[in-house]
Amino acid sequence: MADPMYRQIAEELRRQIESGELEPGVKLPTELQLRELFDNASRNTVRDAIRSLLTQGLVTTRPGQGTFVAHRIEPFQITLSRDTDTGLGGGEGIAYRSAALAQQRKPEASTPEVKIQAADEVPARELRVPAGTSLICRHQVLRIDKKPWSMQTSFYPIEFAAKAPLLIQAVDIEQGTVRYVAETLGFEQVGYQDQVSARPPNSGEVSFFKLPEAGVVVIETIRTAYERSGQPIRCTVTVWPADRNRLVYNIGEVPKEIASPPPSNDPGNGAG
Amino acid sequence: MADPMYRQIAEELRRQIESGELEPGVKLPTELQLRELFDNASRNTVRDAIRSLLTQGLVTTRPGQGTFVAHRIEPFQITLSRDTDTGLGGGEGIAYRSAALAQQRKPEASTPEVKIQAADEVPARELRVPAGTSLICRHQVLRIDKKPWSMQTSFYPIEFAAKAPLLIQAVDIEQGTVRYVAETLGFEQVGYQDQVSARPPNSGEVSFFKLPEAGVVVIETIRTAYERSGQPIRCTVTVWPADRNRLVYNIGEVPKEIASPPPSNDPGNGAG
DNA sequence: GCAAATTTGTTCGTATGTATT
DNA sequence: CAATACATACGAACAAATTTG
Repeated sequence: MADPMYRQIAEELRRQIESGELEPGVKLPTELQLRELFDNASRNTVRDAIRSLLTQGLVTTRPGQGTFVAHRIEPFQITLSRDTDTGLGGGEGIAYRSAALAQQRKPEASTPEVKIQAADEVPARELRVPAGTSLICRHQVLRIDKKPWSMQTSFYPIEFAAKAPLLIQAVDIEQGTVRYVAETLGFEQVGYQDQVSARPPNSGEVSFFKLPEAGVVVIETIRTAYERSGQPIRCTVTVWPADRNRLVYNIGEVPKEIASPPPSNDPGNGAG
Repeated sequence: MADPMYRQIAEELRRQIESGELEPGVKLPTELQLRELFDNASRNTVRDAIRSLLTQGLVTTRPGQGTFVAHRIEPFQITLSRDTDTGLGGGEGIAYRSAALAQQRKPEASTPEVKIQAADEVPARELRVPAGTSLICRHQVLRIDKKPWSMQTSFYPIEFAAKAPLLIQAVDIEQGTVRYVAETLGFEQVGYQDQVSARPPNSGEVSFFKLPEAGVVVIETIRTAYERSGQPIRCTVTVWPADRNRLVYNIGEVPKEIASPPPSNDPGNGAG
């Protein structure tokens, strides 16, 4: 008599899902059927159980259709340590495209949305300017196979605009901003620090990434890039839904076939 | 008139919390009081709203006491790229202790729990052995300031036991397993790959880390270490509750004062 | 194209249990 | 012990989305 009933129901269903008795994509019994299966529990009690599975990401519900065992998407593996070939930081410019192509996915980047903004807490701290300072802010959405995959916002000191005017224009910078900043301003990116955290998605992220309302979390990376003198030259905040992304860092000597993964033979097809 | 009522209530409360109108630790009105504040909604509707805030990690509830705006714990920042001083991988052995001490926290590691286990999918893939192969499995819990902070399990090929007998004993290995394996087996760790993902905690993790039931997610890192010939010599899976950990990777040249953060002047006091 | 049936989503009311003060 | 406050459980009704005939 330990657990409340809705938990017991959830436990039993979870067991069936994790044991493979209920395979991904399979439709669960309807709420009314589950009611009968579990000691004539109330429909609300059954729903409490299902909600618990929802927040664990084990099932998704579709109004008018039913409750389904969640698919696991084949995650896209993106290397964020420095690419030994391009010398660029992982995930930056070309590196992102080639990583996607290597896994036989079709990468796509939106035209950036550019604003001048008062510095929020994070970019202010990272770029070592007082909060509220105006910053160049370039926001971009990355898609793979037409599906939204990550969302990133880069912040630059406003002074950069004088010599690097493209930064404040809503255009794709062909050679990549890293190289562009180096060429126009002489700030060569010699290193960067990534801070990795994770959290539940906010409502904007839920709708943008079409997350199944609950159960999927996002990883947030804060990358601060430095030039030779030790001055920060860029701060990039990226949001990665955790169901479709896996971040990789290679440190020291790692076998080449591991460092750059071979094409997956199981093309991720997404859900439903 | 778009959103259902419980969402509107949640939105309003969320606004008040994020604007600072309701500060961390402050008690929200009781469910019955909220009922009156919001158009005499049903108590269940108010509870739906609160549950939504719960899963976003914005509030915690305590039976008999009330609903409180969640504290943000001062996250422990742990560098997982190679430590330039010790040469060890971040988070390993000494590196973990010194990182904790540098932030004026008291680190503590449980005596490891050691088993011989059939290889699960992850360690089998990473160590390139068939699933089901016996592996040495060392499980350890790390605490900071007496609170559970992370949980890690390392897997080694079973053959290592012959020359490195301490691996299969439930003892702390003084000099760290990385150095021990190098000295006894001649396998020097020349590099490693970290795979970072995030997910909702399972029920065991919820109870072990005393997570507030929802709203907190865990980061999972899979570290595979390689020796000079390219053979994998260890696979370590670590689970980090995201509310109290922030993972850091330094790539290339990063200013020293950034790479090893100075002691925080705001000692994290945890919740409650 | 429309109507009916099915299924999940929202909202209400009520009663009782359990933890804390 | 009593009061307070959240947790669980039940039943009922209607709404909204989807499929089916």
